[in-house]
Amino acid sequence: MRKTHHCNELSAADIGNEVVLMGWVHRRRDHGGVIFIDLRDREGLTQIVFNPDLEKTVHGKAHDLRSEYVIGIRGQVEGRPGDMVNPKLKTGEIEILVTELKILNSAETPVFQIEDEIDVSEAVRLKHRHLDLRRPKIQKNIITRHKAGMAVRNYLNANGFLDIETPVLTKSTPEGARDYLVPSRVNPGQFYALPQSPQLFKQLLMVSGFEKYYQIVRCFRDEDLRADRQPEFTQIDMEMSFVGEEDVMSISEGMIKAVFKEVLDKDLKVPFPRLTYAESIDRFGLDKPDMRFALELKNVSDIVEGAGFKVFADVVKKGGMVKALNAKGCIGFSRKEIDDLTGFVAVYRARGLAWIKVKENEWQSPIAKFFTDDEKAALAEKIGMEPGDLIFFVADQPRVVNEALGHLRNHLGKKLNLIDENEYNFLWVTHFPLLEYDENEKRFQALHHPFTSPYEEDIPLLATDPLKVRSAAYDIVLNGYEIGGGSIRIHQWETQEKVFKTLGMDKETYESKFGFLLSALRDGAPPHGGIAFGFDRLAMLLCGEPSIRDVIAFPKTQKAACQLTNAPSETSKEQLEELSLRVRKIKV
RNA sequence: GGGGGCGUAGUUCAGUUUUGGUUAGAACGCCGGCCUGUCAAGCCGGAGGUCGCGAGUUCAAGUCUCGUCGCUCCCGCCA
Repeated sequence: MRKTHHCNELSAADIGNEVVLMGWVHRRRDHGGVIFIDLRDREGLTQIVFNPDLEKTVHGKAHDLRSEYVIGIRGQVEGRPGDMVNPKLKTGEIEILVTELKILNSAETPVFQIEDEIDVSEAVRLKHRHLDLRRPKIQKNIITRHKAGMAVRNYLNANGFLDIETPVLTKSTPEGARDYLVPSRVNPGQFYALPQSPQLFKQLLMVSGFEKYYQIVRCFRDEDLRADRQPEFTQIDMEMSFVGEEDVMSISEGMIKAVFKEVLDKDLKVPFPRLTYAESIDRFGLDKPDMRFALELKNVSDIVEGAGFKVFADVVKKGGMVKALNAKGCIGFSRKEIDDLTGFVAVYRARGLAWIKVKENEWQSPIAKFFTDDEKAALAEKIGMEPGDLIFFVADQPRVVNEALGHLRNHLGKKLNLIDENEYNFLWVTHFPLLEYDENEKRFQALHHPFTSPYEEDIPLLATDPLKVRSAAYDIVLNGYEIGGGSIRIHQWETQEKVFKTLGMDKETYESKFGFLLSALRDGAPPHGGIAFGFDRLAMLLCGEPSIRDVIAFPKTQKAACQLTNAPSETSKEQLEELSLRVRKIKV
């Protein structure tokens, strides 16, 4: 018996033909006499029919069929009478009258039903992932991911990119995320690190003259998980020589456009809008703003600085800022709702959330009494107050204000239904600062990574005012998710050394860690730059899913464990011995 | 490392606070019977529980206390 069709392709045109289908018993409707079974494979469903009047033996055998049995059937394609057509199925015009049944395998009763709208905890789904992956919706996600990958490859191949593999066993580097380490058996006491990204290898490939490189590649970062973060994840990694920012952005736009056309048949408008980092923070509080709705932050520091409300004025005098967010028409928020929002911003270290309810001729607000009429007018104008509005204020250090209100903005966007879920809103955020100051370690850190090129005119600032140095880095943001980021790289070793030094590394350190890069840069490195996309996040958004776990066949739990294999696990003494490792258990 | 939510039948939940108290319920699924046109088939019947785990308080714990494990969302972290 050999299958002739899949379960989603037969139609009225096939009526009268003999076919062989194979798949899983999706649902069984046993009428005592006639038995209907929905046969399922990855493509869809076809109804097959066992009729005792026509095939008594086969019908008898069909009584034993249960959910998820794997069967093969031979039969005739029959048309269904008009009132029995099932419009919900693509194959709903026909059914197969079975003449031969082969039970290929039986199955335990599944732990949950194999259908899209199940209400099952993720723990159960992950424990039985092979069953979960049978659900049409998850299958569709995995297939969508495949299609996206193919669209990426086709596009990049057509544009002269070469797919080149880079090592997975590589070198641990300072900076960045925690590394996953792999002990070396042949070099006792020494370790490889799994790559956080192929960053340096792709730069070396540019030095080697490959000019355009890409790879859909696994990356590893030993950090805590989130709905959109797994310890191993996949990047669409690209690098190009002889290019500037605009070149990388426009090739990226072309690629994303191709993916959306191929996968969703959606025509995206390119180029995507651009926003500088400074403007993004100013208007939206975050460097990955969700632009599907308006609602912008307004900086009112200059107005409140001289005003009578000491809390606000003092913050501004100490180098902080006060920003406002106008929740249009939300005057009806209850005390509890406002308290909840205060709790919401507290997560981002905001110590309070001041508010004003704007009425026809007055403000209802705990802070109204501190402002003169002139100041009120100035605030009203700056914030665009109208009767019915509810205004929120956060006063603190800029970082706190922006994060608190930026996230509050996203929160209100959802709460107030300001978001069109069908929209795909892309933008580029550009002109990132090269560095930020790490208060804990008391030193500068690369915002992007240490190989990002500063703007040439800003290089002198490295010595005098490093935080003012802007970088040729760019992030691509979709609906508030950072789906990719890249930069033009430093291709001159002198500049690279300057940056390493600014990051607090001495010559010995950066020579031992990055000597191979510096050496390559001295050997005729072309100007180059690139970008990496978070393929899981992109797939998640293409599928409309809330978590990347829904687009990864075998994801890990929040404790970075695999529920199927029970990885990670302890290992044998022999294995440890071979690797020259000793495990010390520390009691806490 | 920290904060929130969750853990009771195969699954999703109710019961836990207020009030610790007989035999822990429902739905779906499962099993059996009836049933020849369903497509979430229908009707009748039935089975199914280490209340995550471990201590403690108590005459008595799903319920109270402590600890612990797991899942999840977030903060920190993620160049």
